[in-house]
Amino acid sequence: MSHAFRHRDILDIARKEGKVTVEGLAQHFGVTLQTIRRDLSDLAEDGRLERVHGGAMLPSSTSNIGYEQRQTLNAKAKAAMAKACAQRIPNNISLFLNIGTSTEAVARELRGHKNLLVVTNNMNVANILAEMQDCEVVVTGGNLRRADGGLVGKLATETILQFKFDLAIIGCSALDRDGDLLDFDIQEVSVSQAILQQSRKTYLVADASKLKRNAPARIASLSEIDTLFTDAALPADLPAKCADWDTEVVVARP
Amino acid sequence: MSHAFRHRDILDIARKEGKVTVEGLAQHFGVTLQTIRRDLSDLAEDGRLERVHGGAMLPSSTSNIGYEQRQTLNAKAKAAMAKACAQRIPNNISLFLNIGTSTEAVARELRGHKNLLVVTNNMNVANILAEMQDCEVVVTGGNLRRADGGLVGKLATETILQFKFDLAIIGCSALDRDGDLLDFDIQEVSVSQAILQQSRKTYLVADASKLKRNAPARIASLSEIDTLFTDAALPADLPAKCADWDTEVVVARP
DNA sequence: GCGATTTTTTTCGTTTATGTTCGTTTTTTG
DNA sequence: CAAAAAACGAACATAAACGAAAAAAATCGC
Repeated sequence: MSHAFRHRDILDIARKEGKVTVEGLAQHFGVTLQTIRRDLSDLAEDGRLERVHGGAMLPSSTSNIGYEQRQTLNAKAKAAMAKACAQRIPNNISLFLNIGTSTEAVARELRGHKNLLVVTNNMNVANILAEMQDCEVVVTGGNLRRADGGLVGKLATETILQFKFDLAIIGCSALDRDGDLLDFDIQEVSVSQAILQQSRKTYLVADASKLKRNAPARIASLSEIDTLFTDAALPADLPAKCADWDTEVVVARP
Repeated sequence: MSHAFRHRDILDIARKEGKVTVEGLAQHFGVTLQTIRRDLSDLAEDGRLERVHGGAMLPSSTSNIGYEQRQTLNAKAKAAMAKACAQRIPNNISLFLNIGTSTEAVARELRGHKNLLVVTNNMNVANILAEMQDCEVVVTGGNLRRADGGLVGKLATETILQFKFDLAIIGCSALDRDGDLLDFDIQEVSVSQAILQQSRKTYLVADASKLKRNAPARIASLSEIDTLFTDAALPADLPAKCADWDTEVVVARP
């Protein structure tokens, strides 16, 4: 196997986990430590990674807006959900991806899809998709929210209203026991609502931790969602409600 | 079986797996390694795959690589111009930064400025500014152009027309002897024109190499620019023309 | 079926990638 | 603060992959 394959995978892992270790990578690829060291040196030379003793990290400068920590939270669960979700996304459609680490995970799994038109209000998603071929990327305008790379505000909603999507993939800050999607940010709520309004079909990606959180603003109800992707069985009477609402639930265990 | 069939299947596999190996394909098709190598060379020549030692990958990074190389070209000259430009940018204003490595350099030099509202159609600029405090960042919508991270198209122009800027900082692909600003991309031209139209004051940042290039589309004339930042004295009668036009010329030597 | 053409296989010298070893540097630990 | 452990990089050896070119096989038109 060539170093080129590893380089790409190493960057993938680094982006997913925030960091990589020499030992871990050697084990993962089944090669010697020295080989990995060479790889990391190469990547560091190109400025794609920052070399540290024992491994490497994402370079502090570019395209990462300082929320890598949250990103590593539940990384495996998110990857599993994202994979399940990506499998249900056909080729040749237009889709929207909104803000959130879960939707970013989905973006990463879209490699290999063909002829997609992806609209997003998430700078990170745009950065990820920029590296994929065979995928037209449209970014909505908006005010940049540093915390998560989101584009929000009037500009974002207005842009969205100009489109009609085959599929929308959204995340949310929290999910309550009544099956309501909640968010921390009022601005983001109106963006999400605009998305739902303009989409023929909607997928929600939300790991189980979202059920333990709370947030002030209501986006919508699960009844308006076609499919929910999560990583553990839903509690209480939510499964029954979803069945009632005709909302499919896909549980992708990590 | 003819190579055409294999080519199609190879691309299919590559898209599905993200990569292919010479060994794996040889086994899969029951042919020799050499045959597969020839196939991969062909596909790579057409730009459909990126050849690597031991196999091939989807050509994800090709456009980025070109850009990263371009970015380091004249890095010192760009930094000098950018510094001079940033010094002339006051605090507490709204400004626009468009596509180009020169404007990215300016963005980097904006660290330390206070209370700016920066609008940009350049993903890289947005990424850079995201790390700066005390600076509201607005991103225009648009189709993402992988080559340079630019956001172009109708969405971009429309967004720009909703603003009025105190200052616009623009770059261009080329600058001809008549003092005309030129660009490779028609889409980008209308974006740049919209910017000029909506700005009270305009700075152009263009290193001397732009004078040696040529490009098909005309953005505007230097006469419409307030200040030109460059890294070497202008040739021929351009200085006289600029004086005539009341266009200030700032030469920042690296 | 025959010759021309294309495609694939075979062969071989060259290039590239990986593994190994070992002395040096950095980090951890007592 | 010093000893021990871990990580590092350079140098060399080995293995894998490479491309060019000749030979063999398949395909096509007649």
